[in-house]
Amino acid sequence: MPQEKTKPKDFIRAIIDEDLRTDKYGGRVHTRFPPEPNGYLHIGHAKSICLNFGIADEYGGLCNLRFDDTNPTKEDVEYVESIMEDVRWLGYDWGDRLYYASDYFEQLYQYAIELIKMGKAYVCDLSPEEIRQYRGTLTEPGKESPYRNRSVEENLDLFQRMRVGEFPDGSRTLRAKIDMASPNLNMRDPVIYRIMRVPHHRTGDKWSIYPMYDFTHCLSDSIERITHSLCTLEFEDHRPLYDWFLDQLGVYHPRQIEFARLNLSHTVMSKRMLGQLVDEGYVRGWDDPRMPTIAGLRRRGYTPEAIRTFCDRIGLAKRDSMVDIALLEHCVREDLNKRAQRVMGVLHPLKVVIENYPEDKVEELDAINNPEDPSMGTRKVPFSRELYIERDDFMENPPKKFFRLAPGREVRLRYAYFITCVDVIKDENTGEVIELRCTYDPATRGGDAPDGRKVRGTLHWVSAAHAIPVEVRLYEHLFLKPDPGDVEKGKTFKEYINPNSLVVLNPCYVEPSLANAKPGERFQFERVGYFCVDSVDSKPGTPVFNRTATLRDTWAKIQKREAKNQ
RNA sequence: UGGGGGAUCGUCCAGCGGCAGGACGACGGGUUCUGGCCCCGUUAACCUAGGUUCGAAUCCUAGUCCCCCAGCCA
Repeated sequence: MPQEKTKPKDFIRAIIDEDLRTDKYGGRVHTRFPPEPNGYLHIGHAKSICLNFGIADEYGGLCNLRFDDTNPTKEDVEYVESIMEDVRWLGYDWGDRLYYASDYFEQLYQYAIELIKMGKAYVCDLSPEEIRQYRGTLTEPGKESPYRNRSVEENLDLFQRMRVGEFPDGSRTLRAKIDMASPNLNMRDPVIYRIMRVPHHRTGDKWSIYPMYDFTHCLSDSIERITHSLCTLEFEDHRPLYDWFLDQLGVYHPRQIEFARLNLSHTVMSKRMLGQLVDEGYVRGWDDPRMPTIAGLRRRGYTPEAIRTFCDRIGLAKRDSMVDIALLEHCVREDLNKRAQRVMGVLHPLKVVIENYPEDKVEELDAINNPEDPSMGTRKVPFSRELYIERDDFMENPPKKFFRLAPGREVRLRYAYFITCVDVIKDENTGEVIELRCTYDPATRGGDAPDGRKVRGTLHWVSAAHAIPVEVRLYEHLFLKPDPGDVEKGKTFKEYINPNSLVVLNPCYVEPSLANAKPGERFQFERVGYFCVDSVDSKPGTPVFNRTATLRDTWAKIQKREAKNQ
């Protein structure tokens, strides 16, 4: 067996290896992905999904999907649906282990009663404002609540009455009795139940109280016999509390491990900011192809494989970092290069008339569908006297390094003929080039010259009479600033939005084979980029294309450099 | 001025007392019917100061800087 270069293990997998070696959990590995159904999943969640489900796969373990639905005022079934769709689309399967924290409400309630009976929890009548004041500050200890030493009987009675809705929202809480002087604010008698007399999307109006995250999460993990509970860095301070509840109750105790969340350059990841972009109309929805949401990336044309590869390559650590979005783009190009069918499409059309080509003649020329994958075969592309080429594939006064079409110059039309530009037609008033007159060499049919002569440039083209007019949407980074979350004084992150993040081109001309392209289908427009048929706005026969990514463009780089040297 | 974390090429991740390595990016070249892909090469880093050691990114000490925490959000 060839010695594969094995990727070094990240610190979490190292911990799991160690736990396996010491038989800490009986050889089991069981993770969970625990989203709150209050928004759409984004690429940052994908990191967590790939981590949790990926580890389960690698270790022959299991990964649960669990909705952390303890706050009915913010949650909705709409999000439950989209989250399940996105996880599935990414290629992961939770089998029959779809859980909701709300499934455990009764058991959680019993655990709370147990805590009360142990004298480890009490009903507190302090108002939210008072609780804040009693909590103290980062540098000063808090004060004990005057309700801290109620009798077990009174606590039991009050808690039961909280449950059935006898008291108004916010009037009382159930708190853990820990240590108001703890340097860790999370340990200063944290609230574990609050009164919220609102219906829950799953339990209806059964409950008037809902448990808090810290209480719910550790016990849900415990109930599900999770071995390794992976979460982001900001929960590091909560780990003592996670452990405290489990220790007090003497139940099965998973291990919480924290890792750094993903930050991606040129975009934002917070639900708050993403929601603002949607609500205030900066983008057209959670699935706008400019959004870093899974739904947006999917609509943009990203593949699950590309996203998974990306999540694998960004690595895993505890330091805060900002991954360059160029890596994401690299991953999608790499994947699409292998699988996307090549087609020809002209984004900025310039008409070309082949003067020596017969008016009524049409030839069907052979084109290769994917040079990276011969099994994808070939197709026919119609060629005729009048064509469209890309406007910037022609320059009247070309610089030295430009080797595309220019007056008197010969280039190849991909899979077709060598043509030579013999005349340039301009608009009388504006001077704009509106048409090129060219001649072709019949001997170069298919794109090779029998006399062995070479041309520097090969251009893509579309037969004017056969072209399908389509709308193409070009996308760029949503933000111009690499870190839009780093807002300068007096500004908002929205001021960094790239005004060219969406450019709509219409009409563009694509080869006729694209007339029946299906929503979600991906193509490489040769020499231009990768495009995906929009799944929302396309109509049968008139596809709308989203640009997933450009091709690497060496020529653009040269131009940029020359411009700078001027 | 409390507590919890973290500092390695421009970016991300390795390295666990023995030549600081990979990926992305950038730059240069080769190849080419996509200025794509692919291939080759170059660039470029251990937060600082001491100490231990034959030898320190790694161990010790003292600093510096960055992130998180004062929701009845998760």
